[in-house]
Amino acid sequence: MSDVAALARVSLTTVSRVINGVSTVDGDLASRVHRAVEALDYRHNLTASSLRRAGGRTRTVGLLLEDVANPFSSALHRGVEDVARRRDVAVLAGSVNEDATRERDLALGLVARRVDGLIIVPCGDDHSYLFTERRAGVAIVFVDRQPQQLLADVVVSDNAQGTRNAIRHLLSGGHRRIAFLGDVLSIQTARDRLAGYLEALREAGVPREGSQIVHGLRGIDAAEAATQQLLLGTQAPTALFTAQNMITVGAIRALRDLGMQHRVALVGFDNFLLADLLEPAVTVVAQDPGALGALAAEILFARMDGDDSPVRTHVVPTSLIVRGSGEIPPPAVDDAEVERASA
Amino acid sequence: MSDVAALARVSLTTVSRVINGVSTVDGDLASRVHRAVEALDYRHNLTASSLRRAGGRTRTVGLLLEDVANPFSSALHRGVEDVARRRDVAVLAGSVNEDATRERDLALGLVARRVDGLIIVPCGDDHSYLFTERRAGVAIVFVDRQPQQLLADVVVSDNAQGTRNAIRHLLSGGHRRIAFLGDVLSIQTARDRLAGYLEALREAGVPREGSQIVHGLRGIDAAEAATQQLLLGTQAPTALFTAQNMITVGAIRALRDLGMQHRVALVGFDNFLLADLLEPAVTVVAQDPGALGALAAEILFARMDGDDSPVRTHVVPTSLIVRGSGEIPPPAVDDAEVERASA
DNA sequence: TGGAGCCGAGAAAACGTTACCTCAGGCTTT
DNA sequence: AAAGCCTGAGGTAACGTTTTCTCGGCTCCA
Repeated sequence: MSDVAALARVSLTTVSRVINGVSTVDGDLASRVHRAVEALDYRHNLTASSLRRAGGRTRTVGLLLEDVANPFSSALHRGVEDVARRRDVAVLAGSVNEDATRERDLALGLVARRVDGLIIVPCGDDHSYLFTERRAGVAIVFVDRQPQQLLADVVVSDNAQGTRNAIRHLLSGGHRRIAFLGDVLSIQTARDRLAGYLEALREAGVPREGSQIVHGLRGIDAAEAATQQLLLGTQAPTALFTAQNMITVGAIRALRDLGMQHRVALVGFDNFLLADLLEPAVTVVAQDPGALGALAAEILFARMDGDDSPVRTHVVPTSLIVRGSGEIPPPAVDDAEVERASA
Repeated sequence: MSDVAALARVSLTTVSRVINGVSTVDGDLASRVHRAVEALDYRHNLTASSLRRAGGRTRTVGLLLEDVANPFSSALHRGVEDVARRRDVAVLAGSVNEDATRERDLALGLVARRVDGLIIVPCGDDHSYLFTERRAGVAIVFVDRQPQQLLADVVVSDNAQGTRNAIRHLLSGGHRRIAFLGDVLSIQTARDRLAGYLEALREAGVPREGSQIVHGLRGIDAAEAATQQLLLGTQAPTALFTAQNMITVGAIRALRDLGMQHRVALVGFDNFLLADLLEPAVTVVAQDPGALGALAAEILFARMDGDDSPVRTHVVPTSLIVRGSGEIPPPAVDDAEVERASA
């Protein structure tokens, strides 16, 4: 920068002013500075700049995802990026991999790099370690799940409502034996989805049958096995609600293996690529991860700009995408049951 | 930091030494420093650190992808991240969106943040603007495509070989009329894949039939239309090779619409999620985007560590994943043709 | 016409850290 | 036993910016 100043025959201060677009600088001097910048291929050093600059802002935010490579996370990432780019803010992303220690290490690494804000898809059960950071002026927003031991803004999908809508959809299709297949209940979203399921059934006056609820499923294989068992049991369900992506895939496998994919209805939570190419195409409750990320970023920037209103939980609606698998009617015997019930 | 020094009753220098793990510091002093750090919730400031540190290293690298949300890019991202993490290096990622101007803006933004290295999936046709940066000591590695007007390390998939293997696979299944459906030939990888196709046919002595090659396809709809036209034409192909993901999807749609998905063979370039759940499951040439990213990162760090050997193009092999659609035999009439040809 | 006020520009300090230099004290070497 | 060396620690300058303060010169109004 001093080379630029020397070549343009102005002071360092003036160069800084020109680069930062301060308007009070003479047009002639400004153009001399610009020419010098070009001639010397000078590149502004934002790290030095942020060191001195008021508030020490780095124009960088951190983003902690479960895995940058998974579709939900990466769509969320893109949502954050788009909002950040409008403000010339860069995004440092990291994969937490459902490991609370790693979450903490990554978060502290980002803080050491002095990110202005932090967007976190949390996995641990104690986020009080971020208390210090927030007091130090780092804005923090959580996405998809609630933080623990820390009060902060959160952006979540409407898991309960989305599930309720899906179950209502199946109910209105005539189904009465609808199974729920879910993840471990230690995960907040899994609990919310189960709650939505139970509420929709209660609403419709369908008695709760314990055997139709399976939770604690981790991974495709577990889901496949559980689905098989359900379908082969007595009082087999006429419809399945799978509360998570991998579980949906497992259920589809099981239905295929049994040749029942056109006879048992299926609605899954969370959209996935090519769901429309399967036979039958899969009806899903779609989240909008891009919107989650964008909203989280908007809130983060608002906080950074000084918004000090009370922290809030923002709920993003889901939408039911009808594709076929969720519209399979229950077998005739069930229709009879329905008639009997309504008689 | 000076607060820490005061509380621990040591000098700033000693605090710095302790934090950077310099071994020549007395154990007693070190533990005093650690206690003070804990007591004050001190967080090391890496931006200030990198300003002074030899070489000005920021322990940050930049990554320019087509779109952080697309499966290929995000898997590549993860590969880079895993290698970077081992060195405590953070990754700043950005989506270029096939826009050369945006690529340049993002790259310069990363340079302004003084990233130590840059990994770029290029899209523009002139990367000479990076010449200055490289001379300034920024390591640069390109992935998936060659840079233009700039000599640099590149990591690419073996597009030609992968395609050749796929075509050989179809040939050995008895097919002789194999259509090629590809993207615009301005894209290097599209050209390479077409080259592999042509070579495999030449190798097998199959005469080239122009009408079986369609390129310039952008998007699912274009691919679907082109596939329909091919399949309904005279001399319809008995097998399809789709040279890109979206094209594969379009072709599947077309096959479905015509009810020919079990009669016409299909091999696609690039793996995709749930390809195994389709009917028939889709045989593909799988790239390994994670490996591409990891290798690019390894090369980048080697360069940052002073490796000054001549720049190279590194080729990562692909693998053929056999799932069913590529193993559909040609109809009997074609067998007759084959016999006639070999007689 | 003179002084107040304003505007544009420069000098210097400061941001938080590390590198370099210096120095005290104990140990080895001749 | 004295001189030199090594080890561990501290003081200070420097990294590349921005901010604050200062100052010269201009305009404007009485």
